[in-house]
Amino acid sequence: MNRYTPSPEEKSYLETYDIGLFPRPSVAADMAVFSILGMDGQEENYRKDPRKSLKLLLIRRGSHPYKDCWALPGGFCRPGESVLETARRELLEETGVTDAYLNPFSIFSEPGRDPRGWIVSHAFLALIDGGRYAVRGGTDAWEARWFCISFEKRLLEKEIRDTSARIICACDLCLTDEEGKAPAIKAVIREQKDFWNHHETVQYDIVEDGGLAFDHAKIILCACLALRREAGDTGRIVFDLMPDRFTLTGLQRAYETIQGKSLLTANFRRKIAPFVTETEEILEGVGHRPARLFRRNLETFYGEE
Amino acid sequence: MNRYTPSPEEKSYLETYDIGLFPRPSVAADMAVFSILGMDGQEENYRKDPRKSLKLLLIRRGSHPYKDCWALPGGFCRPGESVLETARRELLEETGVTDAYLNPFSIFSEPGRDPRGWIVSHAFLALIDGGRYAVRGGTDAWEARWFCISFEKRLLEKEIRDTSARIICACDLCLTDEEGKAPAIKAVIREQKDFWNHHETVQYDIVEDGGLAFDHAKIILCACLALRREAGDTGRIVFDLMPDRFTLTGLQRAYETIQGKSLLTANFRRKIAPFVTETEEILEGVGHRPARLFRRNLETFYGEE
DNA sequence: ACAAAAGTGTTAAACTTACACCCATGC
DNA sequence: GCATGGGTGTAAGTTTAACACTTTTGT
Repeated sequence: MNRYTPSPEEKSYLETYDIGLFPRPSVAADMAVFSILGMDGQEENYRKDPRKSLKLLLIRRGSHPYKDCWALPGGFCRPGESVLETARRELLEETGVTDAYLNPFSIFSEPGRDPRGWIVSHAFLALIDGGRYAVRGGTDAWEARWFCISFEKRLLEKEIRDTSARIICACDLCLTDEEGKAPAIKAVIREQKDFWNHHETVQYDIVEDGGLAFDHAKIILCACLALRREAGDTGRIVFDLMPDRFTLTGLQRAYETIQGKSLLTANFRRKIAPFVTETEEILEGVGHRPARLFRRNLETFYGEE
Repeated sequence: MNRYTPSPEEKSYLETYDIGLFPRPSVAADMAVFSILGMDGQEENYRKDPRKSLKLLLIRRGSHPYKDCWALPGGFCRPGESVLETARRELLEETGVTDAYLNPFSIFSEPGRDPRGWIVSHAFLALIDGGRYAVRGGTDAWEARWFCISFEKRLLEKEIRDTSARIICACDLCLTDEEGKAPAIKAVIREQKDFWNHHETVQYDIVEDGGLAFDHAKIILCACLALRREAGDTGRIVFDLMPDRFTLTGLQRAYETIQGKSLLTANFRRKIAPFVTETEEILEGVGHRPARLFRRNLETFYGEE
């Protein structure tokens, strides 16, 4: 809503104002689309549930620059749309996804990040129920594929004094295509935290891009960190990766995958209990006791406010 | 770091690529600069500590558009700088502040938000120790002033069903100049949360802009919400509002101000204890028992990683 | 003396952690 | 029967919330 009514003086100012006189960047939205999907190539065992993994959607660029490199889906903002609308449109165009958790988590705007020129990218975290969307395979123009994603931090340097601190880590990012149709992508990003003058700064630099286009290795790592940070201990966004009906074990595996550690079942269930509601449905046909399906309990999600 | 070496084919593509063929927005950074400062106009009492308040820095626009309206400090990105660098530069130019917590919290890019044309704004949360910086008074070009800031949410509508929910609130934003040189600014923003199709969307709309320029009423409210969210229960960013040496009561007041509720002293101290270190200094000259000064304990801030 | 704030101790309730245990199913 | 995951109980340890209380200063 815009309630602005300019004065006559201001009107004439605006009439002669030429925004084109000032240099402007191109503006883009890039999406880190995550889902939790089953992994291929597992031995068949009627008892065991198939293992699932956190997956990231990448597309192989069909055009310059970085032709044939894997990259995050994304595209340029058009006049008349907000950046969020750009993200939604691109997500729909490139993946067919209409509903997703979609949240901007960072801006990437260092000069030189795109060889075409000055381009500011808005990075979005997109969480979808992977089961609902079939990825479009390799058309001529481009190819989309889910990659298993994992990362690990290695401490390189840690120096804490009374009033200043510096911590440097190397973050190893690993993306693998389970179907084996694309070689594994291994990237290394350097994370440097400095505390100085009462404030902290954090900086990420690509050490090895692993063949990923642009500065996307860095964006992907930051997306993983943002996902883990936002998911927290019982953060609600993990639900956005699940279908509307899910088993508690499935939800627990999602938390474990994102946090990179395992949880005790009994404790997890107690903690999550207020946020879920039992349904009548039961998941049968597995080689063990069938699991009850649950759904979100919106009452507790929105209870306080 | 950019390790990119284009192929000959790609090189020729880049040579003929004209980024100017596509429409581009202007890109700006706007800063919500917060600090905690004493309020004016309090009765003199040698015993009582002067009350402090959360304050926001606004500047009165000296030029079109929205001439003479109060607005957030900010400015346009220049070629060769990142958006963060823009924010740092503008903060220095407009307030003289060299060190601050500075973090982008949202993007504002709805078409029509600026009468000059297509302008995408990156909103930054800036936290400074207000005591260290004297605000430049009213020069001819523009005038900067600290406003006491507070807001309140009023529930307007709440409808929770099994698989969908809608919550609408009115947020009353109040900015007052304690010195009385500017009239109080009262703005109203409507917050609408919708849950539908397993995902949530949130939207903010200005109902009354209170005379604030552009969509800054909305940006200011979102900044307050971001500050409260990031400060959390014992979030570290509250320290960024404090000087390097501070009293525990001062720190407690900061938490109380941001969270909008009072805390029990004994409990607060126990919770915050690991994050602070006692110094030898003592704050004397007050009409009651003098307080010990503390500083951040960086060991616990950076202990885990 | 005393008002104001600095700072500590005590208790009950709530939550977390770890582990042990039983249940239901398909083959 | 039995492997596998579904699901529950319980006791120890830790954290939180509430409140009462003592200490130290300047006038």
